[in-house]
Amino acid sequence: MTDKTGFVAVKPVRAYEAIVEQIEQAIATRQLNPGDRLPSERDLMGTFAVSRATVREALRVLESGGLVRSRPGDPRGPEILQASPATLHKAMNRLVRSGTIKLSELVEFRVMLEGASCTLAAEHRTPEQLEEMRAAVEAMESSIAGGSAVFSQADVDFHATVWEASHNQLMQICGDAARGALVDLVNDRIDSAPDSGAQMKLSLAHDYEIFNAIEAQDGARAGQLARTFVIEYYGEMIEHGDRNGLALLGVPSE
Amino acid sequence: MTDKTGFVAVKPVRAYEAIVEQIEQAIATRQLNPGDRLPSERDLMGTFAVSRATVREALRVLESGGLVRSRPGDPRGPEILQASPATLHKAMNRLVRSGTIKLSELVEFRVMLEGASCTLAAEHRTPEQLEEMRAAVEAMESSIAGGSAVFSQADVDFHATVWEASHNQLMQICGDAARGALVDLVNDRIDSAPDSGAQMKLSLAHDYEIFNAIEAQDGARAGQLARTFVIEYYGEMIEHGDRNGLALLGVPSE
DNA sequence: CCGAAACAACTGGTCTGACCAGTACACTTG
DNA sequence: CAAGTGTACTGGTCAGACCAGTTGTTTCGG
Repeated sequence: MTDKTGFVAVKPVRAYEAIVEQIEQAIATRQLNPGDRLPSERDLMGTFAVSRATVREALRVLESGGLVRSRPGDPRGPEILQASPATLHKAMNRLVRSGTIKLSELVEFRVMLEGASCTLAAEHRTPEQLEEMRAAVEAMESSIAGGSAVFSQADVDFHATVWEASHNQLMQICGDAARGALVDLVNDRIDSAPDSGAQMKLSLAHDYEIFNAIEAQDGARAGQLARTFVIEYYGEMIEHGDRNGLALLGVPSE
Repeated sequence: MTDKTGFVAVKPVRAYEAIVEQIEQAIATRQLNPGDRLPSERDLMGTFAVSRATVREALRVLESGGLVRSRPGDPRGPEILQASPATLHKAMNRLVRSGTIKLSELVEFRVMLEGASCTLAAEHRTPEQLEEMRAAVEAMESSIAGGSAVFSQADVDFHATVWEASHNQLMQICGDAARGALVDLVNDRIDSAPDSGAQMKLSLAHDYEIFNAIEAQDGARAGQLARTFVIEYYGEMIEHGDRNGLALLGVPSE
């Protein structure tokens, strides 16, 4: 693999990349913390010995990565930001929409996530979160005759609360990203047919069952329900050849 | 929430952002496809009616998002890239390393991922992939007396192959990111104590069992094994208050 | 004495125009 | 026709300039 000299391939490092690297490192090692301020661009060009254009290019990529924020006129300079899931969200969306990821993979991913988060939510939910879920389910029920827009909003609220109640941000983020990507894909595919009445009733019934399991703190059942429901919902959109993995995930042990 | 006029808050859009937006859109809608070329920066400044510095800032954020690549001297202009998981990978790493995510969450996430990917791998693995896994496990076995570096490399290889065999890139990416973040965290915590001999033997035994289940195409068992092993491995590093969720995930349905 | 308006000194956003070191491709030349 | 040479581009960087916006201070009017 590698030569005995230990030499490795190099690629030219552009000035702005080196700057990005340094600042990224400083943030990663906590030398710079959220709320801290970077020196002004004009100062930075001094400390890095480059032109302002180069400093700015570096700041732009940091900004696009959600690490800093520049505001014109602010004499305190660019602000170091708290890490946020926004860029992860965007990256996942892009990847899915690019077609690199198959629908079946996305559904498998979501089945797993949804199942696990329901299991965890049953265990970790606070009473307030339980009430939020109840409210969301009731909102679904009462809006079932009305517009499908407010219905699906309530549906989303319910699942969002479940994710929150799982107390696992990673699942929350990934689940949300997967959900968003999934509805995008499905909307593209079926020309955004609005939820039919029958479908709405089904969704409501599903969510209601899950809610009951979470209320009863039956994590295993909540997870199992969530998995089967997601599979049921998306299963038929998946090409037959890609369905076998899904079936397996539905019933993880025996 | 919103006024009856439908007015919404605005925030100033900087010129380079508008350019990024347009190009991103063109890629998302397949007007630009991987392999296609953007006009040169000098042309772009004409079509967008901005200076080259602005065009360049836009290209830098596109480039940092993995959407395009610029090479000096290439007369065909910046290239549209195939979407790659790299930026997702980076985003997840950043999020995890920022400390926004607790260790217990990370472990829960990985338990779930590892379990699911083993289940899927048991179903989807090709004969070649099975052989790769066998080779990796055997490499672990033979290197157990030698350095711990080559041992853990073989260990990583084994799990990488499993992910690949799951034929689910999303899990592969997320799993890899979670694994990387996890070893980082653990290394920080225990001053990178190298694997002891006993630990190596344990890991080997675990991987071997998983391998057998995958070979036998017993997805449920492979997943179950993977979950329990990950829990066993990381469980005691987690604060007691955060362990209950883990236990639940270990045995999803009774 | 105090509040409000004007100011000054910064900030980031953008532009112009320039130079260099690469690359690709056509054009010579043997 | 092959091999070497040129040239016209490319992106990477720099310098210096202007504008619009923010902030903190200073001044001025009550």
